[in-house]
Amino acid sequence: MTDSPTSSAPTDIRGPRLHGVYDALRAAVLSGEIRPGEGISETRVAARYGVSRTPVREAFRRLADEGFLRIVPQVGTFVAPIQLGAVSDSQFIRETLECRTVRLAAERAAAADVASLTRLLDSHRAVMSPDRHSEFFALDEATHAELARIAGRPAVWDLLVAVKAQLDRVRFLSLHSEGWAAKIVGEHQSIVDRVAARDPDGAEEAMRAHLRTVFAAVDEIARTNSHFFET
Amino acid sequence: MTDSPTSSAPTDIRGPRLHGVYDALRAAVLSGEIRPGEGISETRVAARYGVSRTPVREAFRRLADEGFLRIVPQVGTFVAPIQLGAVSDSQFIRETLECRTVRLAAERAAAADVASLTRLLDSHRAVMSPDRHSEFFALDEATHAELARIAGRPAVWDLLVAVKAQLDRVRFLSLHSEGWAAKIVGEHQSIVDRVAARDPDGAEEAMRAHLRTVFAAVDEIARTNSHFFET
DNA sequence: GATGGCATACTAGTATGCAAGTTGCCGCGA
DNA sequence: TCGCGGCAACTTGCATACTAGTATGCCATC
Repeated sequence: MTDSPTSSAPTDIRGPRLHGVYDALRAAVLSGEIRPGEGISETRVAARYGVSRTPVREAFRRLADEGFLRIVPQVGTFVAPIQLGAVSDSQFIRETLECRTVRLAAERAAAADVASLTRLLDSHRAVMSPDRHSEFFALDEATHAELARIAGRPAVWDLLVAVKAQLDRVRFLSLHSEGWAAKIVGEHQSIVDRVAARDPDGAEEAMRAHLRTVFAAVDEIARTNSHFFET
Repeated sequence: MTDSPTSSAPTDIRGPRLHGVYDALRAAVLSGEIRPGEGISETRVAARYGVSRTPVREAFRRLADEGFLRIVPQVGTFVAPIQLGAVSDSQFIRETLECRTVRLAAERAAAADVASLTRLLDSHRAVMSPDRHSEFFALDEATHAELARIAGRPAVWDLLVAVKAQLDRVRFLSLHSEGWAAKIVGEHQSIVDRVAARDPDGAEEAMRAHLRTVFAAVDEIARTNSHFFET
């Protein structure tokens, strides 16, 4: 038993089998390929992916912790319905934390930070066409992550990634309307402008407006897809 | 190891074996019975608790997700050092969310809510003697949870319970000084007073002052126990 | 004596068999 | 036709055997 503490950094490099199953299932639930209420079984998933039940069990476990699955002992495992209450809580938590971090970012941003944000915005504008949706989404996330980094709180974004999960499930339910991408990028531009101007109040307000746009879309989707939800 | 501060809020009714191992290990890490850097193995833990490796593995994985353990594949599992960065992030997140919720609580509190808070304060005063430390701790938590409930955001407290984990590890390292309990209860009283007065600004300020007190204690403990920490 | 390579003893990851429990179908009887 | 009892087929939880990879200490070699 070595008492040597923590010599190696890489902690999350579990077996590729686990990650493969986990990623595939997560994507399937997020995209709606497997629908809320649908039952899945360890045995069937294991057979389908050509692995044993053990890594599947761990993937199930993890997804259940994230709120994607509901494991009922001796009965089965089911895709969890999207809980409107959980979505609302996600919104609240996200708005509270991101408004605070963007304020900090505006106070601390160096020239290099502003340049980095501007680069992200340029990349973002380059992928606004509907067929590059996944790239657009990734850059959206990257922008928010960068703001957290500039604020000196990268871990806050890590937390939000987990909290946002239920929100993202809703987002995946809809193809966004025509002007959506432009609207998002425009709001990001406003935020970056206020950060560049070292204007905390303005940055917070711009962020709040941005998130309210996103949340409004989520509510709209929830209304038009009520069969996926649970009060 | 009496009662862990929060025995894992999630509503998970899995087998008793898993929970037994999980609770025991969590308490052992939190209390410092197993020290940071120390290695533990699935096999030995399984033998010690008279179960197989499977439930132990699940407990390990969960504890690793919470930041208590670090699993290094093919090498071993170790108690994670307390990361000062993670503690700082916990503080930041807690302050941000709790200041917001207490503000909401002050806006929404009904007479019954104030009465409930007052009851909690009375109970709290009754367990201020040092030999009732665990009861004092539980009531501290209950008060914060109640504030979140009044704010209409009970889930925020659930999140904070997880986020606070690293903070609690630090707290367990020290026996509190003489006037500590009185100081805490006094600050809670101030918060409740401002909530009862429907004064959001005052409530937020009182909460901020309270958390700063707690955080200052954490920093002090971190300084005097630096061997448990990792920068 | 210092050093490089190899055997050994550990680790976690995976596979699989068994146990305990629930659900739902299906046949039987009223 | 309706209701009920029992069985069968599923589920996950747990135990155990096996695989693959790593750290370590011994031993031969220089």
